Amino acid sequence: MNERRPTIHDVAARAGVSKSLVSLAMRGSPKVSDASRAAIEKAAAELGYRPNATARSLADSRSRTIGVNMAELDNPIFPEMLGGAHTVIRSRNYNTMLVSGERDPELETMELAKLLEFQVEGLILISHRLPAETVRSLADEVPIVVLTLKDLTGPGIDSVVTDDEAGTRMAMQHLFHLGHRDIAHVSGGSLEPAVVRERLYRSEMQAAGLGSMTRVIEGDLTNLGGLEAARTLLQEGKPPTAIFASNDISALGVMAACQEFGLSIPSDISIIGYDGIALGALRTLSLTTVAQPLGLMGQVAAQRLFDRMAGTQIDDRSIVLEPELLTRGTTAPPRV
Amino acid sequence: MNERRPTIHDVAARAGVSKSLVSLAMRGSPKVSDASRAAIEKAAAELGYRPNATARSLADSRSRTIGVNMAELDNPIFPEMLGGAHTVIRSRNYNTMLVSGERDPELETMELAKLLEFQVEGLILISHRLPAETVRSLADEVPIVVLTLKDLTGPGIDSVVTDDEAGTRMAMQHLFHLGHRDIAHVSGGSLEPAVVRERLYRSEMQAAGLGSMTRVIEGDLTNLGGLEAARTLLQEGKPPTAIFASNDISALGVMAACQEFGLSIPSDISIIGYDGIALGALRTLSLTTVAQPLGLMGQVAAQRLFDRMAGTQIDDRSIVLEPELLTRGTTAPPRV
DNA sequence: CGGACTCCTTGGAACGCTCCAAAATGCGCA
DNA sequence: TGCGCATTTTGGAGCGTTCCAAGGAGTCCG
Repeated sequence: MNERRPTIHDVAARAGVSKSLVSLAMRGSPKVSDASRAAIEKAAAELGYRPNATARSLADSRSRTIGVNMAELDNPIFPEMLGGAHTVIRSRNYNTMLVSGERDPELETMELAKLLEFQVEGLILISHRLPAETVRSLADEVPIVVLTLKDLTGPGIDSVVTDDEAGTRMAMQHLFHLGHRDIAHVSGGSLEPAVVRERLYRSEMQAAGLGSMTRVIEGDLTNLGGLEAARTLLQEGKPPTAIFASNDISALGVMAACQEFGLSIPSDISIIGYDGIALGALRTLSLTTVAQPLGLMGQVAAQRLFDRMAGTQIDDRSIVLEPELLTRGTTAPPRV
Repeated sequence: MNERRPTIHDVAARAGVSKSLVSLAMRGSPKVSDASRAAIEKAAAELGYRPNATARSLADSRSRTIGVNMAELDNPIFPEMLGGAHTVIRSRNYNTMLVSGERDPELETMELAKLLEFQVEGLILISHRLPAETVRSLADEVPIVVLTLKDLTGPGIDSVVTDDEAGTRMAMQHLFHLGHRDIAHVSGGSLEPAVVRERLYRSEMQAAGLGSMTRVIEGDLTNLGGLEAARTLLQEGKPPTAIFASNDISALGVMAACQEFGLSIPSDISIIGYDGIALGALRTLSLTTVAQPLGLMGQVAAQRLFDRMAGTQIDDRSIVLEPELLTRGTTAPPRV
C-alpha cells in the first residue's frame, strides 16, 4: 500500500504548471493548451494520480452521490428495482450509497441520517418503514423519491408506483374470462399496495355478481405466509377454483400448499400472483402474474430524482406506470 | 429545501464557544465540560445541525466507507452475500458504496476507479470480471477481499470461498448413496468454481468406477443455460437417473427441461444443484442442493476486510468455509 | 499568595480540491 | 514596433472538518 497518494500539487510540480491548471485539465476544460494538457496527463499517469472525490465534493459542495435505502432483501422485487435505479445513477456519473434499515425504523432513521451527512444529493427509498413525518423532514433537506408507495407525497417527495387498481382488475378479469367464479384472495397485510389489491379484489368480485363468494385469507407477502394462508383455506373444505395472491412470493407459497393438498396446478386450481419477479418466469414455476415493470420503476425513480435535483419544473408528484398481465402456466379454465 | 446547511461555526456562534470545542463535543470527547456540552447540543438541535461527513473525511483522511462491487444482479447468490457484508459494514459504523460493472470489464474498472476516488478504505468484490493485474494494482491502494474466487490472492488481496471440492463430493456421495450410477453433469463454464465442480464430478465418477458413464453437458450457470443443456441431454436418448447441475439457477432450468420431457422429479430423475439460494427452499421447488453459507460468506469477507484495514497480522489469505448438503425434494433413489 | 497542576478552551494550520479575479502570454494588424 | 484582444495560466480564498500547540481558568498546597 502506498504511503501518501499524490495530489494535484504533486502533479502540478511534476508538470511544471500550477495546481489550478491541473485542476482545469483534469476536468477536461477547453481552456487548457494542448501542450499543458499533455504535460499534465503525462505527469498524472507517471504518478498514478487519482483525484480525491472527497476534496472535490467539499470544494464544490456536490457529492455526486445518491442514497438508496432498501428495507428488505428477501423479496426479489427490491433488488430488481435497485438494479434499474443503479443503472441510471451510474449513467449520470453519480455514485450509489446503499443502506438498509433491516425493517427497524430506528435503525433506518439512523442510516438515512448517515446518508445525509455524506451530503447525498438525493434519496431513493425502495420500500421503507419510516413514519411519514420523518420522511417529510428529510425531504426538507434533499429530494426524495419513494418507490411502491404513493400515499406519501408532498414538497420534496415524489413517488413511483404502478397502477395496482388496474393490475388487480387485469388479474381478476383474466380469471373471469377463463371461467372462474370461485376465487379466493390471499391478502398481504396493511401496506398500501396490498390494501389496494385486496380492495379491488373485493370490488371486482362484487361487480361480477360474485360478492357472496368473496373469500380473503390473511397473508403477509412472504412465501411462508402464502403457504400457511393457503393451507388454512384448503383445510376449510371445498377449495376455490382459483386463488389470487397479493404478490408473487406468497403465490409461490400458495402453489406449494396446493401441491401438498394434492391439487394440481392449473388443472385443479389456478393461481395468479402479482409483481412479475424474474424468478416467476423460470420454467419450473411458470407463474401467471401481473407484472410491475420493476427495473423500469427503479429507472424512472432515479430519473425523476435527477429532474428534481436539476430543479426542473414538474407538477405531478406521482408517477404511475402500467402493469402487464403475464399469462403463464398456473392459470387455466376451471375443471367443469 | 434549506438554503445553506448550518456548519460547526454556526453552532459554535450560537452556543458561544469555539468551533474546536463544538468539534470535540460532536465527537463525544470527555474533555468537554458538561455545561459546554449542553449548550452545544442545544444549539445544534435548534439549528438542525448535521455534521458534514465529506469535510470530516477530508480532514482526517478516513472515508469510513467500504466499496462493494457486484458484477451481476440476476443470480440471487450475490444479493445474499451483499446482505451479509452490508450487515457487518453497518455494524462497524461504515458506509457501503455499491457499484456494478454489469459484466463489462471496462465499465467495471471505471466504477472501481470511482470508488477509489471516493477514498474507500476497503473493497469487497462479490464476483468480478477483472483481469488479475487490474485487481493486483488496485490492491496496491486499498485492501481487497474477493468472494467466491480464490485463484487470485496475494499482497492486499484476500478471498472467501467455500470448499467446492468437498461440496461436490457431498453431492456425488448423496447420489451414490441413493443408488444412482448414471449421473450427468451440467457444467458452468470457465469460472473457477464451475471448473472445480466439474473436475470433482469427473473424479468422483472415476473413483466410483463409473468413469465410462461420465457425461458433461455444457451450461453457463444461468437458468436458460441449464434448460438448454438438459434439453440437449434428454434428446440424446436414454436419460440419466440423476443430474448434478453446477449451480442452483441452472438446476432450476434442468428441472424445467425434465418436466418438458415428461420426466417427473424425483421419481423418474433426481436433480441436485449447488449454492443454496433461498429460493430453492420454496416448497414449490424444494431443490436438493449443496448450500454455501452465502450470508455468512459476505459477513466473513467484511470482517476480514476490517481486520486488514486495522493492520492485524494475519497469515492466511484465503478463508474456506464448509458447504452443507440440503436434502430436499428433488432427489430420491432411482427407479428400479 | 505564588506556583504547579489539572481541566477546558481556543485559534490557526492542515486536508485536496474548485472557483475567481487578475496576470501573463501570444497573435494579428496597423 | 506597439496596441488590443483572445487565450492561457496563476495565486489566493474558501469548502467544513480535525488536529495541535498553546492559552486561560480553576484548584490545591505549602
